Amino acid sequence: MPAKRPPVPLSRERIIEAALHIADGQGLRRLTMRRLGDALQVEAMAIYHHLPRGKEALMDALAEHVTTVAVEPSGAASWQEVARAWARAARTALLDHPGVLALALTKPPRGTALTAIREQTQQLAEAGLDDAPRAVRTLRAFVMGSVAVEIQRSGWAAGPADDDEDALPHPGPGSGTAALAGREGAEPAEEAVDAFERGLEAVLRGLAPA
Amino acid sequence: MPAKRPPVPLSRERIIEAALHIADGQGLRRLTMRRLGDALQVEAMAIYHHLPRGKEALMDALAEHVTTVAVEPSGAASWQEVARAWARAARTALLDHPGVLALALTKPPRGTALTAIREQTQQLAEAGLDDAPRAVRTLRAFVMGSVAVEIQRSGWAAGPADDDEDALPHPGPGSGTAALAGREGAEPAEEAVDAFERGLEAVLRGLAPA
DNA sequence: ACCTGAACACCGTTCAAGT
DNA sequence: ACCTGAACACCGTTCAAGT
Repeated sequence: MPAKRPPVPLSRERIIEAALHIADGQGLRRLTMRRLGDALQVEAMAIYHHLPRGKEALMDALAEHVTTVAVEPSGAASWQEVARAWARAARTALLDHPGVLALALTKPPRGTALTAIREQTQQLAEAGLDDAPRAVRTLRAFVMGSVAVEIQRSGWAAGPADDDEDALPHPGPGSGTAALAGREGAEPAEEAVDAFERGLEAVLRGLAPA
Repeated sequence: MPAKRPPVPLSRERIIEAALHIADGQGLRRLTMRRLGDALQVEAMAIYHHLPRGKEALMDALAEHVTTVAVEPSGAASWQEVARAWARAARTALLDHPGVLALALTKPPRGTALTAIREQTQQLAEAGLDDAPRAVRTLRAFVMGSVAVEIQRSGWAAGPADDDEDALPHPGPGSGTAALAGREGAEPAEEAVDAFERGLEAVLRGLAPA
């Protein structure tokens, strides 16, 4: 059998991963430094060595994580195609982690998330779009709003929201657009994709220069 | 001088009002049962008598409050006018309370908020719109996303988000669309209204049957 | 009916100490 | 350099008790 020490060194990445697991599985309110320590087989205080500002830094890191997306440049694309690619990537990233959506929609972009936004802006400008910064703001608003109603309708935060709940088990860690509940089996989640794609085309038309 | 007792009976409404004041002024994380009690000149435990499920009920009530809007029927309006009125009212209500935006974007609508959504749906249907439920979802997504980027850009949650911060004073209780900061005095908040109105028109065009 | 006081289990964070 | 243990101030919530 393997040696018991060292159990794995503990790193910013492992901390964030474990934190997302807890938040998605039990709600943001149950994400506790002590619980996070337990999940990482470590005392809670060890986390402060990797995230000096403590829980505040952790929350920032979580928001940054689910809000950082990358799309390869692909030089010959229209600005519409570029915009579609970014919007879809952003939606998927947010949908994957419903537990930290409240942070993602609320905290201003920082670090890698800000870099990603700049990259998106540049790609749109290079694809010939006039006011790329405005387009990015509009696209971000569209994606955030769409995901907000999707998560709300999924019943994910029925009890807890960015809070917590009492005992009911959460749907569990999100895996993409999977595992929606639906009031009476009514909404197959394909409807959500359709609504998103249709809305996206409307936004793109609204963004067109003419 | 007036008698010292009773200081004012304490009610659900007064509790919610005080809670909004704290959340908007210092961030959601600083909204504490004990602090809320202090603000109401009462022991924290007294709150449980008016909100039996405690903090969970308080959070639900706050989300419900900032998410409940009313628009008078005005029978002879086009569905576009009806949609505009609802969208503007919803935006203003959310913008007034940045401290609880995370709850509003995250918790599924309940109680009066749900009633308001049904009322909106009915008004749109009566104004001749075909798939009113879908339109309401699209409009809600648009409003939520727009407000999310507006609040993010205002720098309201620079430190705290739905969390808290350390010592920096918040911009203070929001008063409508007032008191945005702007990176270098760049964005006069009029730009935000313009973007909202333009986006709204694009959404309305996208919603049109043809 | 409405509020209080004391108590309990649990937080985030510090700091000195271990290795 | 990395982690631990004990400690401190502060949480949410309970319950019996006051009025």
